[in-house]
Amino acid sequence: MAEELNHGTPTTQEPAPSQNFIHEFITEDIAPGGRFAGMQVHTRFPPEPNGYLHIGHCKALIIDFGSAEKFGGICNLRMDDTNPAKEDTEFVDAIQEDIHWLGFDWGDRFFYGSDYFEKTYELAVGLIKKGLAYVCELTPEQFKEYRGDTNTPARSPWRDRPIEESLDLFERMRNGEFPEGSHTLRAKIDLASGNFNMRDPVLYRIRYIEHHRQGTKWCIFPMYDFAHPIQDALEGITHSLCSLEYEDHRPLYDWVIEHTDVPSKPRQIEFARLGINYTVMSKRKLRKLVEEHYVSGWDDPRMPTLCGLRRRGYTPTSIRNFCDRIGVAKNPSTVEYGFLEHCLREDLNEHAQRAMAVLRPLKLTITNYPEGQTETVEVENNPNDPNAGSRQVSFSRHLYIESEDFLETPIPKYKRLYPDGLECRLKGAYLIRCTGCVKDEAGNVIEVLAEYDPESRGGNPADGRKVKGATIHWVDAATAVDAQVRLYSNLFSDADPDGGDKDFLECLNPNSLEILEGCKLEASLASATAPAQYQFLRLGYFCVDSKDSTPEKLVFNRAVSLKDGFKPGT
RNA sequence: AGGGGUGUAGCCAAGUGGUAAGGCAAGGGACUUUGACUCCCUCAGUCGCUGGUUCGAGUCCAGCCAUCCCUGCCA
Repeated sequence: MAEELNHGTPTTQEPAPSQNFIHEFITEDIAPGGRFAGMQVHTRFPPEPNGYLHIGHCKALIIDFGSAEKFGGICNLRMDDTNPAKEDTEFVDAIQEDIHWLGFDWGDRFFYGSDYFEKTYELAVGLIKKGLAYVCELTPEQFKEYRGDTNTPARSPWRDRPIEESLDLFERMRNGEFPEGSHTLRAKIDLASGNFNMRDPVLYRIRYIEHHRQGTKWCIFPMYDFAHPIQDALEGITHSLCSLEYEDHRPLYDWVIEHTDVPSKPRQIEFARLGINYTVMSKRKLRKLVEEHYVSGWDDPRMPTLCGLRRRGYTPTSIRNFCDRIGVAKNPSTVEYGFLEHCLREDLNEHAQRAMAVLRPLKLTITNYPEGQTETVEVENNPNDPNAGSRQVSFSRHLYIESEDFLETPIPKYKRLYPDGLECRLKGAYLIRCTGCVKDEAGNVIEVLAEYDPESRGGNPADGRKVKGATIHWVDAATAVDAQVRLYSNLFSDADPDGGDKDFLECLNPNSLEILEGCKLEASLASATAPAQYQFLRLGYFCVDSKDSTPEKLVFNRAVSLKDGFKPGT
């Protein structure tokens, strides 16, 4: 009924959903007359279980799951485990956990590429029977020699061996009659192709290594190029989305689909993988950082892994927003790390409870506040969220303030405490004016002295005068809780540690981790446990460290600082 | 060198022959009990370059330049 009344006007104000080039391809494919006309869109996310997922995988996740969802389709999760030398069950659970943490769900469609080994073998046999594959006895060294170059076609003396012979040899390969490296099964395609992937690529190799799921059942394993299209086809995948470096493999992907007896013809589409500056994304390099102890583990908060980002304090929402906004294209791009930080601040600003903490404590004594007296003041939990409520914070004569909030001689535009300077506000408490400081023998300031205006409880002067100084955070020394706080900066000091012929290890930032002991937190934080997240007023967003924090020894990580608009000027 | 891609602002990125969206960053201002947030303003006389087609070109054509990927029995 309501629709009738709305006749002629749009029923929704939503902007046209973003269409990336992949969505455009899919739209054409499922339209009447298209390659997959009338079919449900079906994608897959195929990680190799040989390491932890990183934020680049999140981009792929969003493309794979997101594209399916956009068109009312489904997405499978498939462990791409065709190389027993590299894979381990250890990673399978972690990968699933990370995907779920991000909020994606594959329903009951969880598969292993290795589950298709038998079928893949049959299809290989079928290829031999058609005269499209042969057993080659070139050793790896010879294989390299015979590969040719751009001007010289490759060669293989075994290329024209009889079908029956290849059939027999391939079966004996499977039966374990030959040593590693002695035989391979190769596709018979084009030894002169400019695309080397088509120069009779290896389909199967011999490996006497226990497979994490198949045990010792197999000693021959299909190569990615053979296994992947078959796995896609067997699962009924319509769109096999992958990164740009597989573009050269697409002719082979299509060749396998075309010449093996598989039930469907999936379409491979490639997109640019995610690059972020000041970090590396390759699994090989991340692994090296872990194994050689440049970081504390895969979940070191400086790592771009999902477990690292999670421990650092990144939220699923912030990571997904980031991946949504960077777009999908074929232009190899490197996104600025600051954009990721922006997405985190945006999410946490909305949701993180505020608290007061002092990272580098400096004693502040309110000289006209009675010794021994104490009171509580009310501070809001989140000024951006009226429903977040407020809390009581204790106040007394002895406080801690941030040491950078005091300067004996102020610099230009400095609005904080300095002797006989501007009147400042202690957040939620009173207005104070600095009267001086106390130094040790070495001349270091060890205590700041100030007088407060008893008529300004809550932070507002009774006479309505304008407060010229800043509002600063503080912690009551009488009730403060100690904590260790870890501050992070870029893991690499070079914006492009991956670029050129650089040794990425040489680009490591020696100061990427700063550990602060004896930080003073407001008392309400004493019982904080992971995964609690807070905005420490004026300092940034922090979370309780999920591994090292205990009630006896609190440990916080700074996920990201607040933007700092203070420019000292001249 | 051969094969495959990609060039729109500092970083991403729309744009599909009709006169350069948006976000981040940056700069300026307003507001502010976080130098945060929020809000407002500014930020590509031109789309890698050179020609051509066209009334009209970032979009089409040609040539050139730059840059990335491939030449594992890895994925």
